[in-house]
Amino acid sequence: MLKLLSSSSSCLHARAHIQQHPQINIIKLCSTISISENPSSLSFNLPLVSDLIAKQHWSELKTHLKDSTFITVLHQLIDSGADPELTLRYFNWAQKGQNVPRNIEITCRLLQSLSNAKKYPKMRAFLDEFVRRNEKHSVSSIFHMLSMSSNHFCANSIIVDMLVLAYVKNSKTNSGFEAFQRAGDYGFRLSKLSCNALLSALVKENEIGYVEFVYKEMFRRRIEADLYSFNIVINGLCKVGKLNKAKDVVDDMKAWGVAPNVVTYNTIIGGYCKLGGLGRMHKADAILKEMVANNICPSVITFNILIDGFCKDENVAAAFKVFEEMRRQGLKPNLVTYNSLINGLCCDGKLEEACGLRDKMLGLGLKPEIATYNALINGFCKKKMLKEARELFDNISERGLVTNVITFNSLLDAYCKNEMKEEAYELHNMMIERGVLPNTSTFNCLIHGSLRQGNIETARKFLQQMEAEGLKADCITYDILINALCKDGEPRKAERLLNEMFTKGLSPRHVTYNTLMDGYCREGNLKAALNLKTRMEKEGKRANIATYNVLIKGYCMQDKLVDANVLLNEMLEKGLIPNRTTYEIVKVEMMDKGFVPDIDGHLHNISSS
DNA sequence: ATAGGGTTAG
Repeated sequence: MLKLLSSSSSCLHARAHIQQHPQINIIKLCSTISISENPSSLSFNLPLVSDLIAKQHWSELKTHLKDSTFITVLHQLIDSGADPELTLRYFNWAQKGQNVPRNIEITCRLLQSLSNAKKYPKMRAFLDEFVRRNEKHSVSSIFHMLSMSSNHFCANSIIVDMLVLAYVKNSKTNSGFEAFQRAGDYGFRLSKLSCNALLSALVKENEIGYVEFVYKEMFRRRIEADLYSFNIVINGLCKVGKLNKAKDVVDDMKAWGVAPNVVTYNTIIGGYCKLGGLGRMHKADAILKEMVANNICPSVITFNILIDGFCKDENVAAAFKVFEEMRRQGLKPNLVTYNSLINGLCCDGKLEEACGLRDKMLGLGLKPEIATYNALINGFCKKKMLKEARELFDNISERGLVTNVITFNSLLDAYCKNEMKEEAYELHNMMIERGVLPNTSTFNCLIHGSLRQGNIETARKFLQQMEAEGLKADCITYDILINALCKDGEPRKAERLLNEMFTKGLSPRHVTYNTLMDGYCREGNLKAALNLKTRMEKEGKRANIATYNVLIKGYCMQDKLVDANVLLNEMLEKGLIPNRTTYEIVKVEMMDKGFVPDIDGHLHNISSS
């Protein structure tokens, strides 16, 4: 009963749309009248045409139809109730070689006859081809046509459902989303299959706002979400750090009687691992416990996520504990496991252990990849063990691996940072010779290297070369330049670069603003520094602890201790907890000069009272 | 449907 009600109301809805577009209606009306009211005026013999199509006698058909248009024949075939597969065959033949006009109306009618005859695989192929041909038919024109030229509501729903899927499969997610949305306007029912595909594509494109919309719409339209739908949505939310919302979806799924599985838990654990901030690994660990308590067995992937998380949290010891636990449970560590651990050890400066682990994986028959070696090379570079790094670099091809841009960048950066200009340039040339294209990071290393040697001209040359090669400056390029200018006592020039970032669609990070404020503070221009703080807040970046540290220090340097205290209070009111740097500034610059802290940590100037 | 590759800045 409910279903009946909802479909009749959508018919009304569809009708309302038609009335808004009378011009389309008239065209449709004319074409129908001219053909079906005057069948005697046809200049061809329909049964003969059908027969010729069935036998694929195309040249005969062409001769026979020479006075009729493609469109007329198609309409006639459909109206006569011919086998839709025959009509489709004729359509494809005509479209392929006969230079016929693209016509959305006839396309829709053909689809409807296929849909009524339940020729689903043919429809899928047809729609796939239709979407791939990339004709400029708007989604709305397709919907208008469909709703006008048939009263078979279910047939249309199936077409629309397949259309969404075809769009998504051919990476036209925007059109897929639009079709999804319009399907709601017209009341066409979509399957969870195409909704899931759409959700998945939106997650891949980081359009999480749309993911949330589709998810909510599915409920509203009573499209039953399944385990996949929930997991995809959870993944999308985790990807952008909306862990609380992701957990709400877990509650949703439970309420709908869908039990979270290992993928659900892995996704949430991964979400916490990627989340910045303290205690994130603790939360990830808590989910692991919850999962076990719910009788969901952790998999190799679960452990890999945790191991990588702990490594990135600079807690290799905890990562190894997880590694042990993993093996205790009889799970076999794989390449990902070892790569994460090796990278963790390298970042921790434990190069012998990292190499040992590499040997161990070789012994287990796991072949290290280029990323494994990149981690090792980078590890040696960070410890200034350039000889060892170079040795690994030179031996990579012997191991059947190919150096990539990251391999080169790691070593190149190390050369730049250790004043080995010649080696750096040689490497830059070598990568070009070997066909490894330098990227923006490569140039960032070279630019930074030149600037740190005070060679502004060379830096400018690299910047120009980079742009000449079609590479765009990124946030890091700007950070490097802004930093250098501030150190040079040129914060005004640096701020011009900040402005430039916006024109290039780059959004400066907190540190960029903080660097600039520091630049102004150093030259005593507190007003400019404060203006920057206002500006960053306007641009949606909240002042952080580092921001306040820079400003408080700036005020202290000018002996404006009362103003510094105002900023300190503001920081505390915002719930920002002073760190070690704050404390050092406050201790030396304020407490030693007459300020005394009260029980809440606020400072009071006793010398003035 | 879930991991992940690693480089540049700070």
